[in-house]
Amino acid sequence: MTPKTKEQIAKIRTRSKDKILMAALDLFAKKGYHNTSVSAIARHAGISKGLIYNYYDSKEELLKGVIEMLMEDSSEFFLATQKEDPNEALRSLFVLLKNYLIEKRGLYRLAVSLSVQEEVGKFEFLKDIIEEKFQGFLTVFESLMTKKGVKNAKGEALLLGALFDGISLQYTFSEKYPLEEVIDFLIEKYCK
Amino acid sequence: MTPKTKEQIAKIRTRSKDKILMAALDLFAKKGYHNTSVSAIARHAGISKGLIYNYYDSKEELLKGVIEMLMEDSSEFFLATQKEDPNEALRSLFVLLKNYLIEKRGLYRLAVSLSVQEEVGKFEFLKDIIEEKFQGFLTVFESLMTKKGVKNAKGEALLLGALFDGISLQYTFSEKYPLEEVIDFLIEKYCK
Amino acid sequence: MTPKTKEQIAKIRTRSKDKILMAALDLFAKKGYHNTSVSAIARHAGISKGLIYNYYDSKEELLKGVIEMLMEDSSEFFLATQKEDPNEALRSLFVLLKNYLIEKRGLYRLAVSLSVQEEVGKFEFLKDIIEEKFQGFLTVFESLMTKKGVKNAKGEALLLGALFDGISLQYTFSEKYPLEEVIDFLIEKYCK
Amino acid sequence: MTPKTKEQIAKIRTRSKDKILMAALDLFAKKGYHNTSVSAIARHAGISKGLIYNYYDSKEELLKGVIEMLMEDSSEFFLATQKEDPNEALRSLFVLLKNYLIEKRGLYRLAVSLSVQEEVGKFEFLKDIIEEKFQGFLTVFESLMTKKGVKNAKGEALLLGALFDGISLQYTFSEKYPLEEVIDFLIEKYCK
DNA sequence: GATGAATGAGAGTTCATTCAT
DNA sequence: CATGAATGAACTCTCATTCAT
Repeated sequence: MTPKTKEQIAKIRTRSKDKILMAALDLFAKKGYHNTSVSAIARHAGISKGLIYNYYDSKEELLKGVIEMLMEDSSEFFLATQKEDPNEALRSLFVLLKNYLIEKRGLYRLAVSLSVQEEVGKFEFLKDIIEEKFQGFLTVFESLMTKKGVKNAKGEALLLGALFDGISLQYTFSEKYPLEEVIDFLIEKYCK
Repeated sequence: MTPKTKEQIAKIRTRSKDKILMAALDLFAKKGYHNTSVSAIARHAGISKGLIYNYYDSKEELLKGVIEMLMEDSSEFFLATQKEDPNEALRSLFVLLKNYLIEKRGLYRLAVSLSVQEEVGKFEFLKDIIEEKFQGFLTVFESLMTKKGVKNAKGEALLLGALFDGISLQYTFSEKYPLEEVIDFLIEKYCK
Repeated sequence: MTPKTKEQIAKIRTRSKDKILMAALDLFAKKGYHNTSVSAIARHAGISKGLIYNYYDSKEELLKGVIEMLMEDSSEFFLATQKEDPNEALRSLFVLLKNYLIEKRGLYRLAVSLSVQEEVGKFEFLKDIIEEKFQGFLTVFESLMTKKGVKNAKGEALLLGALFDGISLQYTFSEKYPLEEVIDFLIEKYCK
Repeated sequence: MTPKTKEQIAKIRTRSKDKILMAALDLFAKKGYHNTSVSAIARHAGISKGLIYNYYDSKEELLKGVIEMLMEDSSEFFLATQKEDPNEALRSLFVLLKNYLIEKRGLYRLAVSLSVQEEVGKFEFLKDIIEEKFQGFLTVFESLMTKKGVKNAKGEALLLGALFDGISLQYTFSEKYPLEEVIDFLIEKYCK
């Protein structure tokens, strides 16, 4: 009866949006974008279908929301790169990658499956985000390699970038992938 | 007067199947499996929707057909691995990878986008095929590394496997990826 | 402002379901199950095709719904059988049959056309329902015949069962069938 | 090479038509008209789809052909009715009915399922044929009953007609139907 | 006479989206 | 803010029918 204050409304909005985003992320990651219906998301979030359209204009906009949420908290990675010793920094990065893959299985899958689509413009924004992240990593890798005094720092950085993606892809693809073994070998090879 | 001979029929069937497979491959690779409708494939192939079902029982069977077609001609790769000198063999593999990626852009995209789906059982057959190929490469890599006399041949083989996939993924994803540069660096690093 | 109350929703759902069921019954009875498309039912009901699938998972489930609706109100028949005097009970049954056939023309047609299909398992549930009803009638007939003191009560009951079906089938089949005459003769013959 | 004579052609035509009719009858009776595809009939007959359309303009015309074939040989029944003694004639009819049902299971099913459809005009011809047969039986029944000297011969004839159909329907519907028992009881009741 | 590749209308079904409440 | 009944376009798939050979 009593009209809600602006703050109350804002809080409600935030909470609802969060519920929707978490449900969508969960299902997108597990079953893929195309195999997840808006109804399923609503059910999973415990809200109505209509409410989703109060916050997102379309299923695609909702996907954008999910992606943006995901991209926000990669701070750990960049913290790791701040270490003095390049060997230590690399070791941290390798371990972070391993933990990320183990904990957030499905997210990498989602990112790949989306970014791999070519539909004109549809996920262009995602490509831009990923491109940017990738360039960031490349810069970090290169400076670490320079610190380590290797000959072709740029080349080694590119290889490291490819390694990160390759390992992620193969681990995502097959549960039998020897992730621990590979990471250990990487540390052995790169961090001393 | 007389009905068509068996050879005539066989030729017609082969030609139609090819038309369908090429159209399907094209669209699957460009837009993904889910974003490609059977109608679109028919239109692209210049035939009727119904004809596709004369040759494939379902859209999924058609996909299998496409995959099988793709898997047929990977003989080059294994020829390359037969060279005496492991450095030469590796150089050939790197160059073949480069050419494959440049010439068959889209195919790798398709393979990734399909294998990354989680839909239970639906693309399981593809996973099996890829797993097998991957193990094949791994074996080859390991024996090459052993020939080269490196310490941890298995570990290096795993890294090479990841590198192949990582490079393929990144090149597939971004046209700006410095493929030539990376391959040159790989040759420099691994083949001497 | 406020979403609809549960009662409002329930009422809407009931009304829609009824519309669908009535339309489906109408068309199934007139044209048969196979000759009635879901689109036609929607058109007949004045709603969209999609709505039907909000209430029934498939055309077959809709058919089940129709059957269940039909089976609900056969109470009259069993009331009639409770009369003391077997002659009176039989007379009531004959009259009820006549009225049922006249009023619900098409329903019997539907039941027959469905139960006569052989598609394995598809309409099995219907066979079970009918079998049960039939056994019920048979039991009643036999006890009435026993009360009347006829020699072979079981045999007479079977004949009565066949008569009911035969009359129904012939009346359903041909508008010229002398239903009144037959029922009168039955009463004359069996109820005194 | 040598052109076939008219007789040869006629013979070929007859043989092909027969193959088609038998295959169609078989499948229609087993699976129903709607669940039998023209392709399936061709396969069952060991000929091509196209050939069917050389002889019948449509699937419906083929159905008509099947029906006509079926209606041709009911001579047995009318032979039976020629017997002097009405009791003997009836007994023969009852036994013929039993044998017909046992041997040609599926045909009655087909007849019922078709005649029960209401689609305007589609199977009208079938209704006419059946109507005619039915009137024929009725006439026979009535004359037999008159010979037996029952009071209301017309009424008894109608009942017998209904009994025939009712028994046929119930036997067709359920394998558990006690056909032997019912026929025996009929003979007991009507033929002495 | 005989074949079967090819067609295309129409079937059942799904689902993103709208909107009255 | 929140609901879910309702829509309809688009999907995969079937099949009677045609026609070049």
